[in-house]
Amino acid sequence: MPKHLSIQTLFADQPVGTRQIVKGWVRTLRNDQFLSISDGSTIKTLQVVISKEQVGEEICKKLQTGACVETEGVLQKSLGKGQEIELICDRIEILGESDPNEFPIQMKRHSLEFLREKAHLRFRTNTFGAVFRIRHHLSFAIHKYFNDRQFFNLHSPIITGSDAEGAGEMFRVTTLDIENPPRLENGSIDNTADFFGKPANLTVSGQLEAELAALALGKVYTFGPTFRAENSNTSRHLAEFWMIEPEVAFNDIQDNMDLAEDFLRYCIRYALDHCKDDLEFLQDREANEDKLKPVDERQALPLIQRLEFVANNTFERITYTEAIDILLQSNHYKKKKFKYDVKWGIDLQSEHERYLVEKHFQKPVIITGYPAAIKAFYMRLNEDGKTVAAMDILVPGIGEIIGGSQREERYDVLLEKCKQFNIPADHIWWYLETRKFGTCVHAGFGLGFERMVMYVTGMQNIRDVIPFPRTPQNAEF
RNA sequence: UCCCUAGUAGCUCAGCUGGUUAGAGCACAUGACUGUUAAUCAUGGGGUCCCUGGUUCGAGUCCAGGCUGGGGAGCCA
Repeated sequence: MPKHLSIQTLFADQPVGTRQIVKGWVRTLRNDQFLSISDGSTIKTLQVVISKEQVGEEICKKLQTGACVETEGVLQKSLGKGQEIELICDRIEILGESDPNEFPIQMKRHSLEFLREKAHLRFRTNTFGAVFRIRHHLSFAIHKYFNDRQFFNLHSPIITGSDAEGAGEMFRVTTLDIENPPRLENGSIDNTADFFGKPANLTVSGQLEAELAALALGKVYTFGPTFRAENSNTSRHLAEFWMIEPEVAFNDIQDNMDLAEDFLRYCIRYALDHCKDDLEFLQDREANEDKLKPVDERQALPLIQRLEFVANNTFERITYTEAIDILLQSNHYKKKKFKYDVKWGIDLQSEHERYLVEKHFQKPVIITGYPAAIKAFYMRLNEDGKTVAAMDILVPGIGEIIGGSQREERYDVLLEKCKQFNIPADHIWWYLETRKFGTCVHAGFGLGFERMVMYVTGMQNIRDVIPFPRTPQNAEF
C-alpha cells in the first residue's frame, strides 16, 4: 500500500496514468462534478472529477467547503483548461464533514481583520497558506545561510534574570501566588521565595548571551522568540516575536554591514527561488487590493519586482550626519512638512526614515554613526567621542528592519558607559568580564523575523505573518 | 499611552437634511443545467442596525458614556 502523494508532488512529477490517493480539504464543488481540493503542500488545488451518479446523493451533499476527504482514482491530463492534471475519481470518502452554515471560511474574499478572529481556521485560506509556507522557507533560509558560513546556532535563554538590557518593558516570570505573595517585614515582596530566588523575566534579546558565545565560538547566531511588554499597538509590533541575532568575533562595523546586507539579499533571493507560486498569488492579491485604494497609496512596483530589486542592488550607505543633512536640504523640510524638527542629535522619526528610504533613495538604506546619547550602552564609541558604531537598515514600506552595532570591547570605556546609562555593573558582571579576559573587536545585529516576512509577502499588518499574534489585550488561541 | 476612524444579514457593504414593513452582492437551502474554473440561471429563508442611557410624536440615522475593530504617532525589531 503506497503512501499517498502530496498535491505538490503530483504537480511536480505529473505521474499521468497512475492510480493515486489524495487527501485534502474541499475548496469548492463546481457543477456537481469538479471538486477542488487543497492539501496545503502548495497553493495549487487539485481538480478531482467525480460523477454524481457514482458518488451518490448522500456523499455529494457532504462535499462542502472545508470538508476533509480522501479520494482515489487515476491521474490524467486535464480535459479542461485552467489546470494541467486532474484526478478521475472512482472512490471518495468523507473523512471530516464541515457544516456550511457554521464554517466561516468561504471561497470568496474575506477581510484580514475577520480572518484574524478566526486564526484557527485562517490557515485554510490561500492567503495565509501562502504566507505561512513563505514564513517556513525564510526560516529555513536563515538557518541555511548561517550554517553554510560556519556560524553556530546558539540557544539563548528565554527566561532571564538579567534586566540590564533596556530594550523594552519585560514580562515577569514568577511562581509566586500573585493574590498573596510572601512579603518581607517592610511589606515588599520577598523575591528570594520565588522560583529562581530573584526576579526573572522573559527575554527581550539574546544579544548579550550571543556576545559571550561569539567570544569563544567565533561566529554565532540566535533565532528564537523574544518578548516585549510595551503597550504598543501598531501594525508593526508584537508582544511575542522571533528575532535573529548574529554575533561575530573580529567583525567591525563595516563587516557587520556587509554581513547584514548579504544576509538580507540572500533570504529574499531564496524566497524568490523557492516560493514562486505563493509570491505570484500574493502579488496578484496585492494588485487587486490596490485597485480599491487611492493612487498615491498603491505600491509603485509589483511585489516580485520589489524583491528582485532588493536582491539585485546594493544598499545605500550613509552616516547619520549625512542623513540629517539630506533631510535639512529637502524641499519637504523647507516646506515644513515634517511634524518633528530636524537637527543633529535627534532620534530619526518614522517620517524622517520614510522620507529617506521611500522618497530620497527609493531603496534600502544603511545608516551608521548615530549620536551616542540615543543608542544603547554596549555600542562602540567612535573616535569623535560623540557618535557610536551603530547601524540601522531601513527598507521601504517597513522602516527599520535591522538594528546592529560594533560592540564596545574596551573594558574601561564600557564601564564608563554603564555609569552614564545607570546600569549597575554588578548586574552584568558576566558581560563585563568578557572584556577583561581576551576581549576583541566584535559586532552583530538583530533582525525582526516577522518584519522580514512582512517585507517578502507584502503583508501590511504584522499580525498576519505570525500564526497566533500576541498583542496588548489579546492572547486568544 | 495619545490622535483619527468605523461597528447594519454568516461575509463585504449601501441606507441622503430623523419619517411606512431596513436593502444589495456573495454565502446558505431547493430546483434546473452538466467540462466547470470564486460555474451559471430561477426561487426562498435569514436582522439584538455593537451595548447602555438620553433628545424626539418618531432614532440604523442626532447626543453622551462604554465595548470592540482598523489607521497613524510614540517606543522599537
